[in-house]
Amino acid sequence: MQIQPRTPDQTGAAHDRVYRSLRTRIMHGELGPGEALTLRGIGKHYGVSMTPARESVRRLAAEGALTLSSSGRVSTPELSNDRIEELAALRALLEPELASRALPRAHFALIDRLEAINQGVSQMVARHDASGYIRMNLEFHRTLYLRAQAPAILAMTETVWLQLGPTMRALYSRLKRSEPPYNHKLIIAALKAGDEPGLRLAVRTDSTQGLRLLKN
Amino acid sequence: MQIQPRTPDQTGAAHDRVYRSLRTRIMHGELGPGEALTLRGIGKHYGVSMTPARESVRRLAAEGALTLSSSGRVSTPELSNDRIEELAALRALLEPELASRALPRAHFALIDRLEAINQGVSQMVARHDASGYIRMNLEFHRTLYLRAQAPAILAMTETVWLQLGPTMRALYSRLKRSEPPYNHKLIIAALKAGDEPGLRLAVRTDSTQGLRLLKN
DNA sequence: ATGAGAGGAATGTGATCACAAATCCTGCCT
DNA sequence: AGGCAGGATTTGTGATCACATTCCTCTCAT
Repeated sequence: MQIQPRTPDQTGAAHDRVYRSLRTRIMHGELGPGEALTLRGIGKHYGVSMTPARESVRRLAAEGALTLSSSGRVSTPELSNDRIEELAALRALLEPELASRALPRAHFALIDRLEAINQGVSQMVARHDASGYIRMNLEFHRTLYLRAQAPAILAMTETVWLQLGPTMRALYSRLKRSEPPYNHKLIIAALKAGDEPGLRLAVRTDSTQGLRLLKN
Repeated sequence: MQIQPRTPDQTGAAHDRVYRSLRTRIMHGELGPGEALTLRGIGKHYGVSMTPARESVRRLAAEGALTLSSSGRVSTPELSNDRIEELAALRALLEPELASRALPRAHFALIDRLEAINQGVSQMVARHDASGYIRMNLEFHRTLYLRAQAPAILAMTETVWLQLGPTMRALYSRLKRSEPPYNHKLIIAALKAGDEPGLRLAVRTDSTQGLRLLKN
């Protein structure tokens, strides 16, 4: 909890800086489910008044990244099993579509970068860094999906990731086993082979398998 | 532009009332693409200060219902063709899924209500009421999808509708022909027959055909 | 007639304040 | 020891203000 002065080159508005920082922290699972936040606390943390903090929180609440209680209190969401299943279904719908659109544009340079990111994923798994794993995993997917040239679909997919952030943290810090990113290798293989049905299946499996473990 | 005093039973917060009203107006196509709004104007209109107006606008901007220019000016979005195609693709992905989930729960009472709403659609088509047509059309779809018991997917779908609101207004007020809602009849027939593939296809066609006309 | 420029109006942003509601903590009573 | 009441503190909400920026319009010179 320390002041984080605004860097002089960052010319964005204050609320946008706060929003972006909070959004990244939530998406990467740096906050667990049900953690409480306060407007004054956020303001203090970023060295701004309540106004930008409020706007950031409202924006994140609109995206489902934060929950507002009936009295206006702010916290990260605690998802029910039904909601987790729905969000997994959304990933299963959206991500194969993005992968399929990216496939014809996926050249060697992209595949190389995906393999490099995948090594980063393995490192995070090895050191049991839940947040780092989530960050690398999402970077893998986003790098692929950016090639789809479909910003609206990608934005919607990221909204789903955002809602799942705190829950994924709880999930990945619970399971201690160091599983290798097997599905990522399937994805890369399908990309190399130009195998569209295989790619869709691998992406679908990868994006939903983690959530499947949470139904206990 | 007149004061709209808060009804005493409406116990919600001011910003929520403003948000809901603006959201409905945008989704139903009461505002055309590229229309400008001002915080002070919204505040005057609803009899509140700039603060609730600002929060409503930010929230709607987060959902893609409003566009914020680089200088912070607020307006309804003017969608590019690429973005319209993406949003149509999202409807084509999400809505068949919702319809499929609703199918096993669609009993006679629901089908009756759908047929009644469909008559309302025809009325709006007959009187060339673009906004009324959009409202009735969306009510038809929402009534069906509510049976899917999938609030997260439905919320995401409504976000897509919201983004398309102003564009759909421009579309339906341009084409003067009074087309009957043929695909809605296909949807109802598939529901009665329990024909899941037919239902998916009819929903997919219905949700994308209108947007297809806009690619000129 | 047309384009550039200056001045004024309009607009968004962030800070601060008063207020009400909710929450938390303390201490008392059973 | 446990629960409850009551006050103190925390917290969100909405209004208002000062300020910087943007936008519009009118004017004047070419």
